[in-house]
Amino acid sequence: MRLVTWNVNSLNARLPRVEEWLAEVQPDVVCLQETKLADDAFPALTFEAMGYSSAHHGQGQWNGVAILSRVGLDDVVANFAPGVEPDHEARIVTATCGGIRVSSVYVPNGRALDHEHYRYKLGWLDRLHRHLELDASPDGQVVVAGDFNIAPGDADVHDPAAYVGATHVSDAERARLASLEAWGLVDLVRARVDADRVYSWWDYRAGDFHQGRGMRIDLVLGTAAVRDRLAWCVVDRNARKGKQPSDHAPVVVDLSD
DNA sequence: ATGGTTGTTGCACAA
Repeated sequence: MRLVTWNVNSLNARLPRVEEWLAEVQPDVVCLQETKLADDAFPALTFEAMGYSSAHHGQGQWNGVAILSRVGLDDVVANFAPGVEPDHEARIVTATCGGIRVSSVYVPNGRALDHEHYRYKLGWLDRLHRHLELDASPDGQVVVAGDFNIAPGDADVHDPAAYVGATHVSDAERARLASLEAWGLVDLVRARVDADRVYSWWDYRAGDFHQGRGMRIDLVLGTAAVRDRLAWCVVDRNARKGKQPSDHAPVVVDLSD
Protein backbone atom coordinates (compact mmCIF):
# COMPACT_ATOMS: atom_id res chain seq x y z
CA MET A 1 0.00 0.00 0.00
CA ARG A 2 1.26 3.45 -0.93
CA LEU A 3 0.14 6.17 1.50
CA VAL A 4 0.99 9.84 1.03
CA THR A 5 0.40 13.20 2.71
CA TRP A 6 0.52 16.60 1.04
CA ASN A 7 -0.30 20.11 2.19
CA VAL A 8 -1.47 21.50 -1.16
CA ASN A 9 -1.97 25.14 -0.04
CA SER A 10 -5.32 25.57 -1.82
CA LEU A 11 -6.72 22.65 -3.79
CA ASN A 12 -8.39 25.17 -6.07
CA ALA A 13 -5.04 26.62 -7.07
CA ARG A 14 -3.30 23.23 -7.04
CA LEU A 15 -5.77 20.79 -8.62
CA PRO A 16 -3.92 20.43 -11.97
CA ARG A 17 -0.66 19.65 -10.17
CA VAL A 18 -2.39 17.29 -7.75
CA GLU A 19 -4.06 15.38 -10.60
CA GLU A 20 -0.77 15.12 -12.48
CA TRP A 21 1.10 13.96 -9.39
CA LEU A 22 -1.52 11.33 -8.42
CA ALA A 23 -1.45 9.91 -11.95
CA GLU A 24 2.34 9.68 -11.79
CA VAL A 25 2.77 8.34 -8.26
CA GLN A 26 -0.38 6.19 -8.02
CA PRO A 27 -0.90 6.32 -4.25
CA ASP A 28 -3.60 4.20 -2.63
CA VAL A 29 -4.35 6.54 0.26
CA VAL A 30 -3.89 10.33 0.10
CA CYS A 31 -4.05 12.74 3.02
CA LEU A 32 -4.49 16.35 1.91
CA GLN A 33 -4.28 19.53 3.98
CA GLU A 34 -5.12 23.18 3.38
CA THR A 35 -7.68 22.49 0.69
CA LYS A 36 -9.14 25.93 1.49
CA LEU A 37 -12.51 24.73 0.19
CA ALA A 38 -16.03 24.36 1.50
CA ASP A 39 -17.35 20.81 1.34
CA ASP A 40 -19.65 21.60 -1.60
CA ALA A 41 -16.68 22.92 -3.60
CA PHE A 42 -14.51 19.83 -3.08
CA PRO A 43 -13.82 18.14 -6.46
CA ALA A 44 -14.99 14.68 -5.37
CA LEU A 45 -16.04 13.73 -8.92
CA THR A 46 -12.59 14.53 -10.28
CA PHE A 47 -11.03 12.15 -7.77
CA GLU A 48 -13.77 9.57 -8.26
CA ALA A 49 -12.93 9.51 -11.99
CA MET A 50 -9.37 8.67 -10.96
CA GLY A 51 -10.60 5.79 -8.82
CA TYR A 52 -10.65 7.47 -5.41
CA SER A 53 -13.35 7.63 -2.81
CA SER A 54 -12.97 10.75 -0.72
CA ALA A 55 -13.87 12.38 2.57
CA HIS A 56 -13.44 16.13 2.94
CA HIS A 57 -13.80 18.27 6.04
CA GLY A 58 -13.63 21.89 4.97
CA GLN A 59 -14.76 25.35 5.89
CA GLY A 60 -13.81 27.43 2.83
CA GLN A 61 -11.07 30.04 2.54
CA TRP A 62 -8.80 28.56 5.21
CA ASN A 63 -7.78 25.12 6.48
CA GLY A 64 -9.65 22.06 5.15
CA VAL A 65 -8.45 18.43 5.18
CA ALA A 66 -9.29 15.37 3.10
CA ILE A 67 -8.60 11.69 2.64
CA LEU A 68 -8.69 10.00 -0.77
CA SER A 69 -8.63 6.22 -0.98
CA ARG A 70 -8.86 3.54 -3.63
CA VAL A 71 -8.67 0.75 -1.02
CA GLY A 72 -11.92 1.56 0.78
CA LEU A 73 -13.04 4.50 2.89
CA ASP A 74 -15.22 3.73 5.88
CA ASP A 75 -16.24 5.06 9.29
CA VAL A 76 -15.45 8.69 8.48
CA VAL A 77 -15.14 11.09 11.41
CA ALA A 78 -14.92 14.79 10.56
CA ASN A 79 -13.38 16.89 13.36
CA PHE A 80 -12.20 15.20 16.59
CA ALA A 81 -13.93 12.05 17.77
CA PRO A 82 -17.09 12.44 19.86
CA GLY A 83 -16.03 13.06 23.45
CA VAL A 84 -13.32 15.53 22.51
CA GLU A 85 -14.14 19.24 22.45
CA PRO A 86 -14.80 19.96 18.74
CA ASP A 87 -12.42 22.22 16.85
CA HIS A 88 -13.97 25.39 15.44
CA GLU A 89 -11.69 25.03 12.41
CA ALA A 90 -11.49 22.19 9.84
CA ARG A 91 -8.19 20.52 10.70
CA ILE A 92 -8.75 16.78 11.10
CA VAL A 93 -10.63 14.03 9.28
CA THR A 94 -10.37 10.30 9.98
CA ALA A 95 -11.35 7.20 8.01
CA THR A 96 -10.55 3.51 7.76
CA CYS A 97 -8.74 2.73 4.50
CA GLY A 98 -7.49 -0.72 3.59
CA GLY A 99 -7.54 -1.82 7.21
CA ILE A 100 -5.67 1.22 8.53
CA ARG A 101 -7.27 3.88 10.71
CA VAL A 102 -6.02 7.04 8.97
CA SER A 103 -6.20 10.64 10.16
CA SER A 104 -5.31 13.62 7.95
CA VAL A 105 -4.30 16.51 10.20
CA TYR A 106 -3.45 20.18 9.76
CA VAL A 107 -1.99 21.25 13.10
CA PRO A 108 -2.31 24.98 13.84
CA ASN A 109 0.76 27.03 12.93
CA GLY A 110 1.06 28.84 16.26
CA ARG A 111 2.37 32.08 14.71
CA ALA A 112 4.57 33.09 17.69
CA LEU A 113 5.32 31.77 21.17
CA ASP A 114 3.55 34.71 22.81
CA HIS A 115 0.54 34.54 20.47
CA GLU A 116 -2.87 33.18 21.44
CA HIS A 117 -2.65 30.94 18.39
CA TYR A 118 0.28 29.13 20.02
CA ARG A 119 -1.87 28.24 23.03
CA TYR A 120 -4.49 27.00 20.56
CA LYS A 121 -1.80 24.87 18.88
CA LEU A 122 -0.71 23.23 22.14
CA GLY A 123 -4.31 22.60 23.17
CA TRP A 124 -5.06 21.22 19.71
CA LEU A 125 -2.22 18.70 20.06
CA ASP A 126 -3.58 17.66 23.46
CA ARG A 127 -6.98 17.14 21.85
CA LEU A 128 -5.35 15.07 19.07
CA HIS A 129 -3.89 12.80 21.74
CA ARG A 130 -7.32 12.41 23.36
CA HIS A 131 -8.85 11.79 19.93
CA LEU A 132 -6.47 8.86 19.39
CA GLU A 133 -7.31 7.41 22.78
CA LEU A 134 -11.01 7.42 21.87
CA ASP A 135 -10.83 6.60 18.15
CA ALA A 136 -7.95 4.13 17.77
CA SER A 137 -5.80 1.53 19.48
CA PRO A 138 -1.99 1.65 19.71
CA ASP A 139 -2.07 -2.11 19.14
CA GLY A 140 -3.80 -1.67 15.78
CA GLN A 141 -2.96 -0.32 12.32
CA VAL A 142 -3.07 3.45 12.81
CA VAL A 143 -1.61 6.33 10.78
CA VAL A 144 -1.70 10.04 11.61
CA ALA A 145 -0.37 12.00 8.64
CA GLY A 146 -0.26 15.64 7.79
CA ASP A 147 1.22 19.05 8.35
CA PHE A 148 2.20 19.01 12.03
CA ASN A 149 3.89 22.43 11.92
CA ILE A 150 6.51 20.89 14.22
CA ALA A 151 10.08 20.00 13.28
CA PRO A 152 10.70 16.90 15.42
CA GLY A 153 14.43 17.54 15.88
CA ASP A 154 17.14 20.00 15.01
CA ALA A 155 18.18 17.73 12.12
CA ASP A 156 14.83 18.64 10.58
CA VAL A 157 15.62 22.38 10.48
CA HIS A 158 18.05 23.97 8.02
CA ASP A 159 19.36 26.44 10.59
CA PRO A 160 18.39 25.55 14.19
CA ALA A 161 20.08 28.69 15.54
CA ALA A 162 17.80 30.86 13.43
CA TYR A 163 14.73 29.23 14.98
CA VAL A 164 15.59 29.67 18.67
CA GLY A 165 12.56 31.28 20.26
CA ALA A 166 10.31 30.48 17.30
CA THR A 167 7.38 28.14 16.87
CA HIS A 168 7.77 24.71 15.23
CA VAL A 169 10.80 23.83 17.42
CA SER A 170 9.77 24.76 20.96
CA ASP A 171 10.09 22.28 23.82
CA ALA A 172 6.34 22.42 24.48
CA GLU A 173 5.47 21.49 20.89
CA ARG A 174 8.05 18.72 20.79
CA ALA A 175 6.75 17.44 24.14
CA ARG A 176 3.28 17.10 22.56
CA LEU A 177 4.82 15.12 19.70
CA ALA A 178 6.65 12.94 22.24
CA SER A 179 3.30 12.37 23.95
CA LEU A 180 1.86 11.04 20.68
CA GLU A 181 4.89 8.80 20.34
CA ALA A 182 4.41 7.60 23.93
CA TRP A 183 0.86 6.61 22.97
CA GLY A 184 2.34 4.37 20.30
CA LEU A 185 3.18 6.31 17.16
CA VAL A 186 6.50 6.33 15.29
CA ASP A 187 7.80 8.99 12.88
CA LEU A 188 8.04 6.69 9.84
CA VAL A 189 10.37 8.82 7.71
CA ARG A 190 12.77 9.31 10.60
CA ALA A 191 12.60 5.58 11.36
CA ARG A 192 13.67 4.82 7.80
CA VAL A 193 15.84 7.78 6.72
CA ASP A 194 18.97 8.45 8.73
CA ALA A 195 19.80 11.83 7.23
CA ASP A 196 19.68 15.54 7.89
CA ARG A 197 18.35 18.04 5.36
CA VAL A 198 15.32 15.98 4.47
CA TYR A 199 12.75 18.75 4.36
CA SER A 200 9.10 18.90 3.38
CA TRP A 201 8.40 22.65 3.47
CA TRP A 202 10.26 25.65 2.10
CA ASP A 203 9.13 29.28 2.34
CA TYR A 204 8.13 30.68 -1.04
CA ARG A 205 10.27 33.74 -0.40
CA ALA A 206 13.92 34.52 -0.93
CA GLY A 207 14.66 31.43 -2.99
CA ASP A 208 14.53 29.27 0.13
CA PHE A 209 13.81 26.08 -1.83
CA HIS A 210 16.69 26.64 -4.24
CA GLN A 211 18.99 27.48 -1.31
CA GLY A 212 17.99 24.42 0.70
CA ARG A 213 16.45 26.41 3.54
CA GLY A 214 13.58 24.20 4.66
CA MET A 215 12.08 22.21 7.50
CA ARG A 216 10.59 18.73 7.84
CA ILE A 217 7.19 19.46 9.35
CA ASP A 218 4.99 17.11 7.29
CA LEU A 219 4.99 13.78 9.08
CA VAL A 220 3.56 10.31 8.71
CA LEU A 221 3.20 8.76 12.15
CA GLY A 222 2.30 5.08 12.43
CA THR A 223 1.85 2.47 15.12
CA ALA A 224 4.35 -0.36 15.55
CA ALA A 225 2.16 -2.60 13.40
CA VAL A 226 2.46 -0.08 10.56
CA ARG A 227 6.17 0.52 11.10
CA ASP A 228 6.74 -3.22 10.78
CA ARG A 229 5.28 -3.01 7.25
CA LEU A 230 7.43 -0.02 6.21
CA ALA A 231 9.11 -0.88 2.91
CA TRP A 232 10.19 2.50 1.50
CA CYS A 233 9.59 6.20 1.90
CA VAL A 234 10.57 9.50 0.32
CA VAL A 235 9.79 13.19 0.39
CA ASP A 236 9.09 14.02 -3.25
CA ARG A 237 10.88 17.32 -3.51
CA ASN A 238 10.39 17.25 -7.29
CA ALA A 239 6.78 18.23 -6.57
CA ARG A 240 8.08 21.46 -4.99
CA LYS A 241 9.69 22.44 -8.32
CA GLY A 242 8.21 23.90 -11.49
CA LYS A 243 5.17 26.02 -12.12
CA GLN A 244 2.82 26.98 -9.27
CA PRO A 245 4.00 24.50 -6.65
CA SER A 246 2.66 24.21 -3.13
CA ASP A 247 5.18 25.37 -0.54
CA HIS A 248 5.05 21.79 0.83
CA ALA A 249 6.31 18.61 -0.83
CA PRO A 250 4.38 15.33 -0.55
CA VAL A 251 5.64 12.57 1.75
CA VAL A 252 5.34 9.05 0.33
CA VAL A 253 5.28 5.87 2.42
CA ASP A 254 5.13 2.33 0.99
CA LEU A 255 3.84 -0.45 3.23
CA SER A 256 4.12 -4.16 2.48
CA ASP A 257 0.88 -6.11 2.35
C1' DA B 1 20.01 43.01 4.83
C1' DT B 2 14.00 40.87 9.71
C1' DG B 3 14.72 41.18 3.18
C1' DG B 4 11.28 37.89 0.08
C1' DT B 5 6.17 35.14 -2.14
C1' DT B 6 1.74 33.00 -2.56
C1' DG B 7 -2.98 32.35 -1.31
C1' DT B 8 -7.53 33.98 0.19
C1' DT B 9 -15.28 35.88 -1.53
C1' DG B 10 -7.90 39.58 -0.77
C1' DC B 11 -8.09 45.60 -0.66
C1' DA B 12 -4.94 42.91 5.23
C1' DC B 13 -3.66 38.86 6.90
C1' DA B 14 -2.07 34.05 7.19
C1' DA B 15 1.57 31.12 6.13
